[in-house]
Amino acid sequence: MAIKKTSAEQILTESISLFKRRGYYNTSMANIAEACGLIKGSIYHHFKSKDEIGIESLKYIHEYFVKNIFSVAYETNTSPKDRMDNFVKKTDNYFLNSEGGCLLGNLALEVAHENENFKEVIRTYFTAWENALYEILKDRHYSEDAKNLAKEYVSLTQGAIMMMNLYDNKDIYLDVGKKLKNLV
Amino acid sequence: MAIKKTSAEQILTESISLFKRRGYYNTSMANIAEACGLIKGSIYHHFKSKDEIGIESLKYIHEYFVKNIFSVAYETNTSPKDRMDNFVKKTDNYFLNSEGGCLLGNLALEVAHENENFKEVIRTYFTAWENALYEILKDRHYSEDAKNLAKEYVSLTQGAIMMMNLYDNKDIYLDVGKKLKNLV
DNA sequence: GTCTATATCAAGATAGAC
DNA sequence: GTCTATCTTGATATAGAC
Repeated sequence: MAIKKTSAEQILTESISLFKRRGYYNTSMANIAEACGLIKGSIYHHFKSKDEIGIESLKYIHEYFVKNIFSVAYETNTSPKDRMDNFVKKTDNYFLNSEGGCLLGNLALEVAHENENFKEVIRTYFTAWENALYEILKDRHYSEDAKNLAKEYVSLTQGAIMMMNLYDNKDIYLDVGKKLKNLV
Repeated sequence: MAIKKTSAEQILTESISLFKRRGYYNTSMANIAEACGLIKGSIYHHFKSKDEIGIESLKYIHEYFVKNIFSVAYETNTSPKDRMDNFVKKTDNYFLNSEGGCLLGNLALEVAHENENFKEVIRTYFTAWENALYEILKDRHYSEDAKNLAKEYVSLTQGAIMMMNLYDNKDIYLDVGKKLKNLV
């Protein structure tokens, strides 16, 4: 039997799942290792510290959103309405199946306040989200209005994800998507 | 010199400040004790565990909001407009001076997912907030609409507090209050 | 690439003196 | 009510064998 090789990406996806469900500080290297079928010392072969795993986890999700979700906002040969429908559909698909909510939002509250590195990465993510929404909204709204709406809906989405998980009720979150679609 | 007595309430207010700025799991009993001018063992004279401090911190803030902020929604000899202005003014006053945002929102994301006791207390708080807003909105909106608006604005406020702290920009949060006032 | 073993430190919590 | 002292556990991280 060949020894199973664990990739850095596997470690990141397990870490992300744990960080979302248990929180960042409440997740130990041993927890991460166990989820990967390793013992904690082995993780240090792939990442030099827990903070590095945290930062790379945030970047990993950011890249996923840029590539798979935010990108649809810039498909300018498609109508704003279709782009918004697609954007909402993909966002829903992610968050309705994301046990523990939004990692970036969670760590914005848990870690960012005390850690400027985390804060910077999280800010970049939310700005990209806001810019994507603006790109869809700007054809149907004055530029200034579109910017404010984009900002507002990023906040609202994060708040709604919080409430969805707290009350175990997807409707709170789904209503945000409905309202977004009515804007174009 | 008499020995300084530390009250349970002092310990709670110091804990709340630390939990908001550093997070719950990242705040130790030693951190709390130091903020109170004690050593960690002494805290156990007042509270039997860290979790008890967490729960009591949440309840402490909940009671503050019920008594000082949510209450204005039920002053039915005042007009809805004046009640909303007052409600927003008091909420602003709290959160604009609350380093670290909203403890209940923070712990909703950090702890509640794994701890049903925390979840229950936090849910009660957000439901009370929602009910207060509903009480102001119901005179100017159909009952169902007022309920949905109340829910939506609780989510939006929490998201906006997150963004305010992340971007160090109060405008994101202040816009929520402005929009709330336009609803009555 | 993963393991065993270990170093170092800090966590939550308790006992008992003052 | 606070202290010193200590217990036990678990945290991050490293060294070196396989």
